[in-house]
Amino acid sequence: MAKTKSKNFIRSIIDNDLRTQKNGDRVVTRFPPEPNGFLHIGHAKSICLNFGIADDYNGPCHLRFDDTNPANEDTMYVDSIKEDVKWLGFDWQDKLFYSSDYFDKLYNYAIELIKMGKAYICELDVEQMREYRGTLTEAGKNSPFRDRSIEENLELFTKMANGDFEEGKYVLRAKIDMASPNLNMRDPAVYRVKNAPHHRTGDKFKIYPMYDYAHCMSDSIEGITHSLCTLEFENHRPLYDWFIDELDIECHPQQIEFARLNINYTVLSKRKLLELVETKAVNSWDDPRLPTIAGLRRRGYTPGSIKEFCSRIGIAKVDSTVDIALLEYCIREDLNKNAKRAMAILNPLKVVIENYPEDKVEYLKAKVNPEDPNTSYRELPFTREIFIDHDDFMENPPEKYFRLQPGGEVKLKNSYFIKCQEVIKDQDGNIIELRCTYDQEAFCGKAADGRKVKGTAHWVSAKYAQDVEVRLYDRLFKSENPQSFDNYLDDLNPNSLTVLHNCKIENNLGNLNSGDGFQFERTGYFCVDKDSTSEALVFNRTVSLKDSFKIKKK
RNA sequence: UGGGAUGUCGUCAAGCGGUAAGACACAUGGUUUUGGUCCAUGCAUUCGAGGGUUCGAAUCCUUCCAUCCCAACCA
Repeated sequence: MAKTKSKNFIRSIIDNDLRTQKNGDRVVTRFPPEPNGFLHIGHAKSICLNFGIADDYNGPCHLRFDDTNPANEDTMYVDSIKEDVKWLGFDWQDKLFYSSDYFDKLYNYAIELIKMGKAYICELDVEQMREYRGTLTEAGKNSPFRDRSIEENLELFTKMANGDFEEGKYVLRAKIDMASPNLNMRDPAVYRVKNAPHHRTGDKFKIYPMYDYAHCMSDSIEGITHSLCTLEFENHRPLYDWFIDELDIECHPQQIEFARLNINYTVLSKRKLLELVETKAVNSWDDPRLPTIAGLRRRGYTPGSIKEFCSRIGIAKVDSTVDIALLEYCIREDLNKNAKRAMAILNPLKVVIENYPEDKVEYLKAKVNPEDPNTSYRELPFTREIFIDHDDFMENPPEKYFRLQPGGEVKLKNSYFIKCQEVIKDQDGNIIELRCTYDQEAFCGKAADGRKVKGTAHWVSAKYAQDVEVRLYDRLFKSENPQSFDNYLDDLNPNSLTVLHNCKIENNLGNLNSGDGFQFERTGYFCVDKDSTSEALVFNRTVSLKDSFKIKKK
């Protein structure tokens, strides 16, 4: 039985089917990607739905590759999809299937259809087919080949299968109703000739089944009970049902449609994602700016945060666009609780503490994760010369700026209070160094005389800091809905990636592996990028910390 | 001008005839060596609009309006 969490309409349907014993106690779902691109977070929604239902109702969820179009498909995508589903934490166990597993069965069922007089070989070309189909408001007209004899259909279909015909010349069509108001029912194509080699069956087959036929039949063959898909397939449901009914097959899965995921400031369509990769608008399928699972993973998103997001957005039938802020909330929530803290300076400003001895080093204790009651501690070397962030100093600050300023004082995180005595500039007037003094009696937020200092700055020892590269990501598109542009590529944000060199980070983080995530205190969440080498570390910014400091920086 | 679907807060989303959950966002206070976290408070007299049924309607009926999907030998 389902857990007592809020039910969406699909779970209600399943509960009802269980009550009426429509499929006995069976609940079987499936996630059916076509291996023609990388999975994105919209797929994660579907994965969480299908595998989540399977988990809760003790049924299997099949992973089935819908590989009926060899022209676009590739093993590389099969591999990436498997990796991504696994990474998200779902397990298809031994239920790994391919539509191509059923090509022989599907072929035989097609012969059945022909023998029943429910399918015929049509010689109309694409153009003519379109003309005969009619329009949204006018009925189509029957193909001149519609009434071929069963024998002739059989013979032609066999020849198609044998590879006697070139692509496009002959196609097997279901004989339904050219006047149907649902265009999908106007004698849809069932099989077409394709010469491209198939990633699994090679050149064994010359003809390949169309989605509408292959999908419902595959569901049925696998004993799927609930076939969940997105809204745009609503118009296909009558056809889904038609094949199964006409062939009089016992297992008749129920197709249920839900709204696909949209998120503002990005695009979620395989076609567009592929275009971004191919046109080099981004560097790869796992570019951290992309909403692909691989991109999010490299960006530093955790499986838990993505699953939490999918659970929070819900399942419904309304076309909707989720605010990217919710996704960011989910990763912050996860990382705030779980990420180790580190001090890193993105824009270093040197600070010399004049009253601190030249060669002295103190090792100051700092919590690895203050959110963890059992946190361990790390040691930070404190020296006369340190770096703070440029943003933490202003020569002419506005009201309510409580970071460092001339003559002002700040708390140094895990360390002493320092007071700014002098600002040093280069010939062009750029601030290049601060001369400060520290108060030995004011440490870790508390001053001996009880005085309150509002601002806190993070820092690293100039002597012991390690140089790293940091990549800052911003939204990939400038507007909320890039689709509203004639060409969504025109809306690309030219500043979606900023690379910072010479960032300074504490050097006692231990052995780092690609993917390791941290909170850089007061700055954001970052993770080690796979471009890192043992000499040169590269960090990706997953997401910044929330910042309620509203005053405009001059 | 055909068919299918959908309209509840800025964004998601519960609600299924008994008098508008929750989350994100936003705002304001408090705590805090992270302007983070956390805590508290506020945020739909109203459910696309109009009419009707009912003691009572977001929920039922009706008309209208808006939006999305469909004319690949893609999935």
